[in-house]
Amino acid sequence: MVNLVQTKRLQKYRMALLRFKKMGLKKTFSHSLSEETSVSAVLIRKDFSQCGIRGKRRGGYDIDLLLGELKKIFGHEKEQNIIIVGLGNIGSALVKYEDYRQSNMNMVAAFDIDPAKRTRRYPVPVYSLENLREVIDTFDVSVAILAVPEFSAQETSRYLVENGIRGILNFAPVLLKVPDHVLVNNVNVMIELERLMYHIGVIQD
Amino acid sequence: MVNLVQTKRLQKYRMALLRFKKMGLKKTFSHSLSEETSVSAVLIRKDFSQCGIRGKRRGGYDIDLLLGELKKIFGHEKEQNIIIVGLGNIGSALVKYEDYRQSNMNMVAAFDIDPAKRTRRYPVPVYSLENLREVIDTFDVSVAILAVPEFSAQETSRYLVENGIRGILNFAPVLLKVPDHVLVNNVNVMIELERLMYHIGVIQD
DNA sequence: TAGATTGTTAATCGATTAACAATC
DNA sequence: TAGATTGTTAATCGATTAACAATC
Repeated sequence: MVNLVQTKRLQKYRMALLRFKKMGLKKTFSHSLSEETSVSAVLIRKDFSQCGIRGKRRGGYDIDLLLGELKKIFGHEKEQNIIIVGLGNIGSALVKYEDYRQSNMNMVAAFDIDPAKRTRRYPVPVYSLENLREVIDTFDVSVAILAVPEFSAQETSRYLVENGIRGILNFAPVLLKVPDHVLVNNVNVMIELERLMYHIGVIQD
Repeated sequence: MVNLVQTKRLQKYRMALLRFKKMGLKKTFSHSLSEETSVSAVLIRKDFSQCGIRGKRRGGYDIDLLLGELKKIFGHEKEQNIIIVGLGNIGSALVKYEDYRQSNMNMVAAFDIDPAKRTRRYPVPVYSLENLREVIDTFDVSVAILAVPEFSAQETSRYLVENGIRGILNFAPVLLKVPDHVLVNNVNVMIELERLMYHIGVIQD
């Protein structure tokens, strides 16, 4: 219904609204959200309008109503099971993350080739990749976090897709090749830092 | 010289080129890069052209030359010092990261309010935020990774900016308010997962 | 009523693609 | 030469903003 750039904005609005709510506010205006998110007020109204969210001509938007609609759009109403593959530095940090529940996400299992990782030290059971299909089927998982080393990322992602994964949050510094029906979001700290440096002008050309 | 959307593409090209180089290739064509990066061949040629990078009418682009130009653009020639603030799950993982050197980045210090964190267990010295100005001045730092808890993120970012930081890679789930001259890149695992789910259509509306 | 705000339609702007000329 | 590829200019497409009408 909405495209990638709109989705990103909707998520921004949601963060701002949650903050407003926490501050005790009941309603808000497009220009208040604009200030908070750096998105223009017209665009905000247009986005809401397109998502079928209506405000009051004079009284702005109801925060709870807005959050309710966004909740529907992003499916926070139904629980979503996810898995993580690779328990290195990043993987271990992410598996211990507590915030999944906030978004109604449920981390159900982790996977690592190293048998030494398959201990009770983690908040979820840790398996060998051999058990992947079983876990995916049991918990109806369609999204995975990929946090394996660079050299095995492509191969592992292929295996994930083969077993039914359709969304990958990729922490490996690799441009994954996946079939059309699979979506990859990359998180790359180095790349983000580089871009920051470029745009603040640390680098003189 | 180039804007945010172009920078992102250039970084993609760079990743693909590094891969090609590792495979032993010497030259490449816009359509090969297109296949690897999912950016159209025309756009790739246009980007290169705009950056003053020239190919050979018949013989494509020289990979080393291309990488050299990108290296200049992204300032990999000069070492860039960075710091990290907050040594929780994510912060600890990031400070142990080895890949900074690849991009000519140098993690010089970490900061945490908890004195217990100020041990030798980390690859860089860990200070109290009181020492921030000193470190920033000594190492000429302009970019910081922010990995503190949500509730202190805004306040900490203010303090960072006050002491000269102009680029923040923010891992806290907060829309930071910063002055115009400061750039923030957000990394938010929850948000990325949500968007993946939305776009692969896990959520039925 | 006057003023503030939403919501929509038309205009603008920027980014991408199509077409094609240049040339190795 | 013919074919492949780059590089540029014009056309298209999509996203954002401007203008304004609607209304509380």
